[in-house]
Amino acid sequence: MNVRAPKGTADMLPEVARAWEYLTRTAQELFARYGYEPIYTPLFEHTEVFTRGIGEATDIVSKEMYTFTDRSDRSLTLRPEGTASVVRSALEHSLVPQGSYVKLYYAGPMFRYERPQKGRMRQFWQIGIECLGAAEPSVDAEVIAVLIRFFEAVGIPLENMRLLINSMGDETCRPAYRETVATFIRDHGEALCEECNRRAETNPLRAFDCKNPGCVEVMAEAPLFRDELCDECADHYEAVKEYLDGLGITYEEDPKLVRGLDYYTRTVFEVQVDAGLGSQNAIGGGGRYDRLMEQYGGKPTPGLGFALGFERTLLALEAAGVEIPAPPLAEVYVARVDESVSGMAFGFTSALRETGIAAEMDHQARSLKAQFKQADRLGARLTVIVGPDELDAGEVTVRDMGTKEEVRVPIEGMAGRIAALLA
RNA sequence: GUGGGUGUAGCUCAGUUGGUUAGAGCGUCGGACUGUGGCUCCGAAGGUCGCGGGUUCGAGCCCCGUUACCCACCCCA
Repeated sequence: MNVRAPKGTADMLPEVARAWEYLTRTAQELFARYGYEPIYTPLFEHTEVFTRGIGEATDIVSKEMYTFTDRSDRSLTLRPEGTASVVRSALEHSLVPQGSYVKLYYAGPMFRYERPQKGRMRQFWQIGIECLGAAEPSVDAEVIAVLIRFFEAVGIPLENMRLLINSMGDETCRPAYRETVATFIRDHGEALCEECNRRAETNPLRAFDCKNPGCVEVMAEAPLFRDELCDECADHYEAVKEYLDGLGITYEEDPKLVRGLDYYTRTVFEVQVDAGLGSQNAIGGGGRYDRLMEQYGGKPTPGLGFALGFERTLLALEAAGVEIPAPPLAEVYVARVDESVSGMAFGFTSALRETGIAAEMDHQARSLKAQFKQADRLGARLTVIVGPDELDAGEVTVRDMGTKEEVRVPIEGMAGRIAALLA
């Protein structure tokens, strides 16, 4: 059998798994302070949830979905992102209170069928938040703040990050702007790549994303949405910026920031870093999606959120030289002198653990020397030596691995004494 | 889907113009006088040299195919 994990997937070995849990803990703590509650949705959904929400013409839907039919011929798809599922769930269970809003966060694996490379996997982890029901620009600023604060909290230096923001307009002003850009593309067709020419018909705004040097040059001359937003969208955008200024969060306006999902309206944003991600640069991003709930048949319900990538965040942390704290595997190691005391050693280890102390012992009857090496490797601060001599006196020897000092401790109340020594 | 690079012990890599028993460092295990660690020293285990063909007296080294991984394009977390 093939013992390799499937292409584009990776085992998270203990070192990485620890980092994973660290990111998760940090997020949970931070998100809770902003009033977000956890939600877990299925890893797969009816395919329609994504085709309708994310958009047929997007790369994600047109060529990256893991779609399959189950035994009853239902078309299901492994989720390529988190927002669509959360919004579907919020609609299904009426999570958005009338006249109010709900704040949710999620974490877990996402799936996209792509050629893997640095910072891009077929199964990758995201953690994200969604705020459903609130249309006010202060919420936009708050969501952006949570994203920035998270990266700060895990240890990415502020100066390594770049926050880009833009407005994608709404149903009032976007159609006209779309047409303006489509026309612009057709007018400059011969100077643009094949893909961009196709975009004039499918999704003109994405032409701003093209990295082809010729296209970049031409698109630099294209009319900017910033200048054609309707009054409401322009006001909203201005307000978001004011709130961000108030929070002291620095951002760069990028009129060409066009995110790859169709559901975005008004505010969109992305956090980028320059080092560690290979040719990728975004570690998190999101935006507002005021029409998404309606696309699923719900009442008009504004919403917005962000998603950030675990793998990419770790790459960025690595590039910044941040070490993720690793607790010792054992605070106390129980060494036994010979097999005659195995039973006692086993009992002591268990008693320590029940007292709340991380304790480890040797199960393989190895030499005392080997046991000390093990104690050292595990990072134990104390080693309890269990030998016939000690037991005869109703005691054990406790060695401080740092100072090498040894004291005899009565077996009676040993766990408590050791806990005191560790304190 | 397209292009480039790389596949030698658990990990990181050497392997000279093809030549006989394939090496190192790290890690693991054991030992350096009797119940004791981090340094040092000694030793051991561990390899279908990605796989399949071919050339050759002889291939880890050359050729062809194949596969896996990596990186890049596209796009995104």
